[in-house]
Formats: sequence, structure tokens, C-alpha cells
Amino acid sequence: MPTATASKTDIETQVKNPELVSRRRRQIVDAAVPLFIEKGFHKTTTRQIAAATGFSIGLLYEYVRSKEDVLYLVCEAIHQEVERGVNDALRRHERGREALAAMIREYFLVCHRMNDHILLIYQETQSLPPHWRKRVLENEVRLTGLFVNALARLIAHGDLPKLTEQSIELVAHNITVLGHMWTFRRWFLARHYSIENYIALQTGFILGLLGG
Amino acid sequence: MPTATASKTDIETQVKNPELVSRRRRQIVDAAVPLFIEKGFHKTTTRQIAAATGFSIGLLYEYVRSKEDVLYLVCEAIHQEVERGVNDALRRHERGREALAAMIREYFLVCHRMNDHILLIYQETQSLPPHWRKRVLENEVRLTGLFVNALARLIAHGDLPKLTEQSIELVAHNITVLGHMWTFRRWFLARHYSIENYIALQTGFILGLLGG
DNA sequence: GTAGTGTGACTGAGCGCTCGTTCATAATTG
DNA sequence: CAATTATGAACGAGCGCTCAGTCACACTAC
Repeated sequence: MPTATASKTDIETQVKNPELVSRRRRQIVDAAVPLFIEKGFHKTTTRQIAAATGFSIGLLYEYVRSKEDVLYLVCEAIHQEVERGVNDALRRHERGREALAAMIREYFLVCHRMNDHILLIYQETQSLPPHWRKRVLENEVRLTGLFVNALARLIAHGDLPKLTEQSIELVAHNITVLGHMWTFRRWFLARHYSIENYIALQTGFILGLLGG
Repeated sequence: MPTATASKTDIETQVKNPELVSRRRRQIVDAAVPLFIEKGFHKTTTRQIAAATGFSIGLLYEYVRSKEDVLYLVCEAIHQEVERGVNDALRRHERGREALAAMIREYFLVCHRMNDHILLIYQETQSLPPHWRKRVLENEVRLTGLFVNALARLIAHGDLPKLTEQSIELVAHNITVLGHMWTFRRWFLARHYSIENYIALQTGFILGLLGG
């Protein structure tokens, strides 16, 4: 059983049928995401979540112990989707000099597509109870780790110049965050840059450091 | 009268004496900042703000029309302090090849010092009513604008290679955001980098693009 | 077949409480 | 005393969450 699904199952539920639990929770997440994006976590009520899911409030609380549980489910689901997108991108461009540029491009496009979701995580992670905030932050580290591995592989193949481990890690963080930057400064950036434009410029920026 | 102070004064008040208003509001901000940092805006109550200020709730509401007013005052105050810090840094290093590195260094140190405050703005800006959110975002643009100007001046003096206007602007955004990155990934980065270490590596990164 | 019984998903009125805000009143100031 | 500033009890809307109860269905007994 994949870890991601296992982490969902640590949330207690009154319902016995596990398949039903996971289906219902998917429904809850799908209903909650647009609400959280539109109004934020705190201004969304449990009744609104239930209504949007087509559940009674009572039923909602059969699958979840608290409103924060819903937020956690949402954060996990978003990370899963982002990670899937990034993994696809990394697998598609395994070697070669242009692999890094291609990876950056695909990752930035994932950020572009998931704009609101990424913003949501930036803004609401703090509303999670500590135990789950930690989990969400671990996801963030794992995502950056994907870039660390990809960079290391390219360097090992001689596609990129050698770098210290510290530099590699920081470059990976920079890539991650510059993708996020498109989402949280988009209200401004989109006036001056198209996403392709943005990708082109930032790729140049990142390759600059690497002597590309 | 400076704009920043003027923007505070558009918040209506029952109190006639303007000097008293601005003194009281400073007290309110000073009391609210640590509360918001610790618990977040939503979980801080107006009564807690009043108590921390040494006011009765009634008195708090003489100087502010809503809890969101307090958040806006806090955001403005933080931006003012950051901007003052950045302006100092920019003025201290007007010319020369190392001016950019020095500016970055001082700005990153400002971010380092104001860690929690910057995080607060990232997390709570969305809780502001639209009219004020816009104001806070304008502050963000103005701050980036300071770097745009500084970069343009250095290029004009021949201290940096020529760049398109678009590139200059994006580099300015990158500098701004990489400073913020230290604050919102500090929980991870601080394990692997000291602030000086971080500054050194990121400066190299930024100068890379500029052919430094 | 059908009456009886148990189970688990589901319902929604309502509880208990918190919170932002107001206002009648008091204190202070000049 | 008049104007201004300060108080804090009171208000009431709204919230997360519970729980007594319903309902559909499956299984058993005869």
C-alpha cells in the first residue's frame, strides 16, 4: 500500500468499509478544495463543506474527526498531484544537456496549472495542528529532493559541471521556490510575462549559476 | 506628511486628537504583532489584542473599526520597517562592482532579522479585505521596485552588463523572493546553511545570471 | 417466503460556546 | 460643565461538533 494512502488512513473514522472511506474522502477533498481556495480555510464552514460534498454534516463527521482533518486531506491530495506531475517530468527527461531546462519547464508548467492549490498550501499550512504541519513540510522537502536527485544524476553523467552538495541542494530549493514564485506573484508577474516567457528567463537564470 | 502615515489615517476613528490616535495605534500594533506571529490572525481574539495593549476592548474599538483594521495596521508597519531597512542598505552602497553583492547581503540580513514578520505577511495578507490587500501588494511591488532602480543604476554606471528591462525586473523579483525564501524555508535551510553561508551561495547564483 | 433481528451508513436539530462588536455609563481633562 | 476619552457588561450571530434516531439492507429462523 503506498505511503500516501496510508497517511490518509491514520485519520480515525466511524465507518468500517475502507473502500467507502477512501471514496468518500476523495469526494470531501474535491468539494473542499474550491471552497478553501475561494474563501480560505477559516472562513469556510463545515456545513459548507458538507453541502458541497452532498453530505449531511453528520455524515461528514463520520469520515473525519475535525475540520482540520479536512485541511490535511486536502494538503496531502495537492502534494500528491504536484509530486506526480514532477515525477512524470523527471522521468521523461533522463539525460542530456537540455534535460535540466526541460525539467524546469515541466515543473513550472505544473506550478502554472496548480496555481491556486500551491497558494493554498502556502497560506493554510500554518492552520494545521503541529503533527500534520510537519507531514506537509516533509512533503515539501521530498519534492525538493526530487530535484536534488535529478541534478546529481545529470552531474554524474557529465551533463552539468561538478558542484558541492550544498550548492546542488540550494539550486534545487531555488528551482522549487521560483516555480512557487510564479504562483504567489502571479497577480503582478502575469502583467509583464507569459508563462513561457517566465520559464525562458528563469531557466537562463538557473543555468547561469551552473555555467550552462 | 509621508504616504505611509497617511494610509494609516484613512482608518476611521472616534478619537479627535490625531497625535493620540497615532500613539495608540502604534501601541496596538506593537501588542498585536507577537500575538499574530504566535497564534495567527484568526486564532487571536480582539480581547487578547486589547489586553496585550493594556486597553479595554471598548477602547480598542475607538481606534480601529474592526479586527481586520488591526491586521492592516500591522502589515503596513512591517512593510515600513522592511522598506526602511532596504533603503538604508541601498543608500549605503551606491556604486561599484560589489554594490550589488553588498545590497543583497544587507537585504537578506533584513529578511533574517524580520523572519517572523515577513512570514506573517505571507500567511495573512489573504485575510485582509480586498481594498487593503491591494495596498499591501502594492507595498510588495514598491519594495521590488527599489531593487529594479538599484540594478538599473548599476548598469547605467557600467558596473553590471546591459540587460533588457524585463530581465532586470525579474532579477529584482528573484532577489526579493530568495530573501523571503530564507524566512519561509528556514525550518529546513537553517539545518544546512548559516545565514552568511546562504547569502554567499545565493549571491553567486544571482551574479551568475548577470555575468558577474 | 416472510417475519424477525442486527448492522452500519446516514440524518439534521440543536448544544455549548466563542467571538467581534456595541453602547450606556463613568472618568478625565481643560 | 462640556467635551473627550475610557470602561466592560451585554448582545447575538455563527461556529464546530454531537447524538438520538431513521433507513436500507443482509442475514437468520422457521
